Amino acid sequence: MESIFETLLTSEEIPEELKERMGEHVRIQHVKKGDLLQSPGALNPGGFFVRKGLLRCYVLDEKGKEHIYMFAPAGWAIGDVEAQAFEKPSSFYVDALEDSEIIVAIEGMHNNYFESLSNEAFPGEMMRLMRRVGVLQRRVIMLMSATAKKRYDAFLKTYPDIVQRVPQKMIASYLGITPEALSKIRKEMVSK
Amino acid sequence: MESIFETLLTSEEIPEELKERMGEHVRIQHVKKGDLLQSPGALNPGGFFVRKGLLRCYVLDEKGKEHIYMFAPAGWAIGDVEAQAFEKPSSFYVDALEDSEIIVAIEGMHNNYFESLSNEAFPGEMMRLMRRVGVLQRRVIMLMSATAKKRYDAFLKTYPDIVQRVPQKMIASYLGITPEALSKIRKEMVSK
DNA sequence: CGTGGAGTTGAATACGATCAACACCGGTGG
DNA sequence: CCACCGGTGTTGATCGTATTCAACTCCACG
Repeated sequence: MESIFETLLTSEEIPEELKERMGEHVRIQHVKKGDLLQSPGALNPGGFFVRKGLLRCYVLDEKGKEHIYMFAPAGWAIGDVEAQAFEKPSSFYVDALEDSEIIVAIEGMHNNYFESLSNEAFPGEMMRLMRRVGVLQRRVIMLMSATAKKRYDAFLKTYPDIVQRVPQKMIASYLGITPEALSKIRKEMVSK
Repeated sequence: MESIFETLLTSEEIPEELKERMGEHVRIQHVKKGDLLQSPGALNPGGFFVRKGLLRCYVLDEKGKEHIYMFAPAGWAIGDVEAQAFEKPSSFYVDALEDSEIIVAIEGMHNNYFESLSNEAFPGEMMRLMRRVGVLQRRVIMLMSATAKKRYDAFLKTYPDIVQRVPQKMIASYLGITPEALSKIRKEMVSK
């Protein structure tokens, strides 16, 4: 059942299964650190599956401040799921935090999104969605109930690799606090 | 494509489609206000689809304080999606806020969860999941970036019906603030 | 009637945001 | 090679929002 993921990650070409299903609407792409892949308002926004590298998904508030919704290292998919499925405009920016190799699923699938999914593809899609729901569940609980320090502790445990790879201010943004606050939390932690 | 939802909501019996797929593992149940349907740690926890009434999903923190993860009025499904799919213990309490009529999907399906989903069932399942991801997306963004007052405003717009039906302290719990804070926010609002 | 939960109000407190100043690199161009 | 620069992170002072704790009112329900 995991094979779809593994194929997506390792095969030289786009998996046959995926090609059949999506036709011309899918391709492998190499992007560079800093490249902007999607902006809010895009109609029929694509989804991105990361083979190598690291993507980021975020919004800007009315003051222009960034709020990072999620990180996507290799093996993860990113994008505005709801917008993809229900023909809404996307609500997120997506950009690359490292040089990355990704699979892009682009426009054109929206007319028959659900019908276009083959039998074999379904379990993979479902698993991805459910995993994502799980991540979001924990994220909501954290944001509702835990202090900044506890959220940071949880982040360190859950994403130890990501901590090394992104600037600290982005961790802060993901946690919903300011860079200054995170800096002070870290200071507290080393002192004991 | 919506027909599955409508059937679930209105038909006297459990839809044939669902029975075939889940066999004995699904049933209609009437629950009373206050009934506890699920606790954290339950193995192979079920999911609940609400036909009438209102369910609630929440956690307790180490101080025993409730944090409401979601409300489920008629037409919504509730439960720990990740736990259902990946054979983890559930992390939530689920109880009834009103006398409710629900469809319960119970244990036994876990061994072949993905395989057990029939072709016709898939689009419905997928849509439900994607809709849920959309709700969670907005919830995360709200919790990260908006003040208590703005979160309350958004809640009023999004769930005007629910506001009438649950005690105020539960709204506060859902918003991630204390009942006192919500009380003061409301006072501010009427004064201008 | 009373009793307990829900909501309100106020005072004191705590946590994180904001603002400003500064140290510390890692380029880039002179 | 060095001077300069912008971005990142740190630190401190101050401010604001929400929490905590306590007292009180108001009902709904026994």
